[in-house]
Formats: sequence, C-alpha cells, structure tokens
Amino acid sequence: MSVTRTEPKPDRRTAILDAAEEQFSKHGFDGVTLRAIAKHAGVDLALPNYYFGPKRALFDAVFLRRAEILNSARLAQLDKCLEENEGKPTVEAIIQAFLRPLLTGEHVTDDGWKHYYALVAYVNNSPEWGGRLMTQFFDPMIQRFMSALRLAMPEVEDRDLYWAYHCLSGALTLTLAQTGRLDHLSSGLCQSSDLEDAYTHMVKFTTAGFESFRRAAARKKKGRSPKGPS
Amino acid sequence: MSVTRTEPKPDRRTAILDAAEEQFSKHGFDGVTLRAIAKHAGVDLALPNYYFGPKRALFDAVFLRRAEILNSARLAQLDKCLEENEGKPTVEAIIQAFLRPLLTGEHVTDDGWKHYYALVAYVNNSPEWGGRLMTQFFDPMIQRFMSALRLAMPEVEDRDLYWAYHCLSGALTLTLAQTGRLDHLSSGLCQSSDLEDAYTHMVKFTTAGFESFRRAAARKKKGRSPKGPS
DNA sequence: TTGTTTTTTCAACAAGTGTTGAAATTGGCG
DNA sequence: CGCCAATTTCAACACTTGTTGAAAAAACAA
Repeated sequence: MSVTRTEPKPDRRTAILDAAEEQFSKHGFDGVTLRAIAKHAGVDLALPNYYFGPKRALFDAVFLRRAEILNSARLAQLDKCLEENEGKPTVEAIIQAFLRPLLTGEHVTDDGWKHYYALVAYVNNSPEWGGRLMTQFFDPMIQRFMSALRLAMPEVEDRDLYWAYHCLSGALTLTLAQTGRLDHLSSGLCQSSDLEDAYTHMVKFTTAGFESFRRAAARKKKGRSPKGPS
Repeated sequence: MSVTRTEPKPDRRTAILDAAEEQFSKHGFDGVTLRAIAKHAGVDLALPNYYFGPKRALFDAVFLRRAEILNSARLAQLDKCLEENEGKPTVEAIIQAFLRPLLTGEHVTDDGWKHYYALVAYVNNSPEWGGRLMTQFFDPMIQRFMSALRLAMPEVEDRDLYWAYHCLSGALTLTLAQTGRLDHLSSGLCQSSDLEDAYTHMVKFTTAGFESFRRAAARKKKGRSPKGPS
C-alpha cells in the first residue's frame, strides 16, 4: 500500500467530484449546470463528460464516493458494539454506532463531508432520488442495524421498530442538512453546525423514543392494553 | 360569508397553483419548467407570468397558500389544548396539537395536501429555500408551541428544548416527504402513505424523547450529574 | 527521434429556458 | 350596439442547457 499522502497529479477527476459535490448539495441536481461545476473545478466544460459520462452519472459518482466510506465505518462500529455486549447490545449503544461515524470525529469540520451530508439530506427527502439512491447504497447497511435492534428489544414488533427508525432517520436527515434554521429559531442558542451537540441530544432523544415501544410491548404482554399503537 | 362550495369560474388561477404545486413537489424548483406547469394546468404558457409574475413568485404563492391554513389549524389546536389543561398542558397533548392537523383528518387522502407536504419537506431540507421560506411562514407559529412546551416542562433548559424540537421537526419532515422508502425498507410492513399510522407512532416516539430531557433535568437539580447533555 | 494512446481543448450543435410585448379575445356595463 | 378593461393567446426574443465530434496537446513506450 502506498503512503497515504499520495497526490501525484493535480487530479482533475477528484477536483470535478469535489466541485460537483458542493454545487449539487447547494442547489440540487437541476439547479446546477455542468459549466458551473467545470468552472469551480477549474477544468474545461467537456471534461466532466469525458470522465463520468452524462450529468446523471456524475451525480451518482458523487453520491457513491463517500457512501461506501460511511457504510464501512458504521458497520465497524456496529460489529464492535455487538462484540462487546455479546449478542445483547443496548439500544443506546446501537444508536451511537449508527450516529457516531457521521456526527463526531474529523468529519464535523471537513467541508467536503459537510457538502456531502447536505446532499444526502437532499436525496433522502426527494421523491424521485430518494427511492433509488438511498435504497441502492444504504439499505443493506441499515438492515444490519435493524437486526441488531431486534436483538436489543425482541419483545417489540417489527412495525414499531421500523417506525421508530423512521423517526431516527428523519431527525438525522434534518441534522445533516444543516440549514441553519435551528440557529434562527433558538436565537443562536443552538447551532445546527455543531454536530457533536446534535449527536448528544439525538442519542438521548431517540433512545428514549425506541425504549417507549419496549415499555408498551411489555405492558401489552402482561394483558393490559396500552394506549399506544397496536 | 358565502357558502363554502363557491366555485363560480373554471378559475385558471387555482388551476395554475395546483399544477405548480404538484410539479414543484415532485421535481423541485429548478426541475420544473413553466411550460410543464402550463400544460398540466391546461393554460397558455404566458398565463402563469400574467397572474403571479416571475417563476419564483409563483413558487412563493404556492408555498404560502396552504401555510396559512396549516398555521391557523395548529394554533387552534394549541389554544384548545391550553384551555383544557389550564396553563399546565402535557407534552403529549402539545405534540398532538402540533401533528394532528397535518397527519389526521381529511388531509391524509387529499392529493393536493400530499403534494404540498412533499413541497414542505423539499423546502425544509434545502439550504437556500429552508432559511427563507420556513422562517418567514412557520416560525411565529412554532415559537408559540415552544412557549407551550416551556410551560409543560419548565425545568428543562431551552437548549435541550430546541434540540428536541429539532428531532421532532426532522421526523415530521421525513414523514411529509412520503418517499416510500420506509415501505421498501420494511418489506411493505409499514407504509409511508399511512399518515395516521405515522401520527400514532410519532406521538409516542417524540413524547418519550421530550420527556427524557425532563428526567435528566430533574436528576441534575438534585445534585447528581447526569450523563446526558448539559 | 517516432508512433500511439490518453487527456484536454475548442467550437458548435439542437433543444429548451424564462420572459415579454403586441395582438386577439372575452366580459361587463352604459 | 359601442366602449373600456381584463384576460388570453401568439410569436418571438435573448440566453442557457447538456452533449459531442474533431482538433490539439500531453504522456508514454520503443
């Protein structure tokens, strides 16, 4: 393996990916022109097409690049969590493994990751992109987390588990968008760019959310009908 | 006041708004052409400009139309909740007042509202639109809910309260997007189009999330340092 | 050097974009 | 009817879009 600091050429290819990442994350797929991408990357207009083909393929390439990094990081955290707790992990530990690779560490100050996160938020809430890209690149990883959650709370029905994950995913998506709306709403008390702060609060909030279904399931099993969902 | 069923003319104006709403919600602002909107509305290309001015003004008009309806409906529910519980509402009741107007009732089967919800999700996660439109049209209403939450849990710090709302808002936004991703992820067990089901689970999940900060604050006040956020 | 492949540039294409002014049409009222 | 104003249509403007083929330049091997 070569040294990590390997940057022999100007590497127009990654320059294009970086510029496209930033532009797509800020203005969406249709809000960006190849000319704008080329200009920001400092390359000729025809070069993106030469390397990646049509515009849509460039978008996919941007999305794929860091998706693989995220998936392996998250799964590594999950495996570690499962090992340490030998088949009976806590919900909180699973959620931490799910969020930590994104919201803590060196990613939080990196502009490239910041742009990518905004792109993920854009894709996840888009009806025409969300169905295709998110499913394709993230679902296998997510299914492994769902299995871990079943181990952590076997008495909870799958339907409740999936809806709980839906809430977690929504909160995470809005966090990744970093629109600065929370800043304005809280008069500067909270900063949406403070991902570590978001991490702390999200772990607490969503863990309680998941656990609430466990309590409901327990009550149900004893024969008392809870007022919660079926 | 006139009868509610007042529909005297073919009303090209609302036809344009409806078509624009659907198109914008599906493809975003830049993904839609005025020609596509005019075609779906069955009007001439120049008509949208005649009624609403430039494209951006049409987008704003679409966004504003139902925002006012939602705001008054939510605030009415909040007032009712505050009256019934005389200054000490429960967190669950406040969350229900926040979500019920959107996720229950006649809205859940109306295609117009479905499109509008997707549009809100698009705007809320967009860095360039979210800051402007959401703040302008929704923040005053949200601030009133924040005040109610302070009444319900006065021992919780504002920072925690805002972060909790952030989680609630994210979960709601993803729900409104209705991308169908949850359907695929759960192999059809859950349906993202079932807003009533989403309502039930979201109330449960987010109520527990909010309450977790109350417990943390109570522990803190007794002098024992909790492991949660400051 | 020569020859060959890869990379980069250039210029242009055909199609589509929002917008607008002027003409045509409609509707209401005397 | 005629008159005026609001509405609708039409055609075109000036500009931008993604894409591409051919030429030019660079990189590389013998």
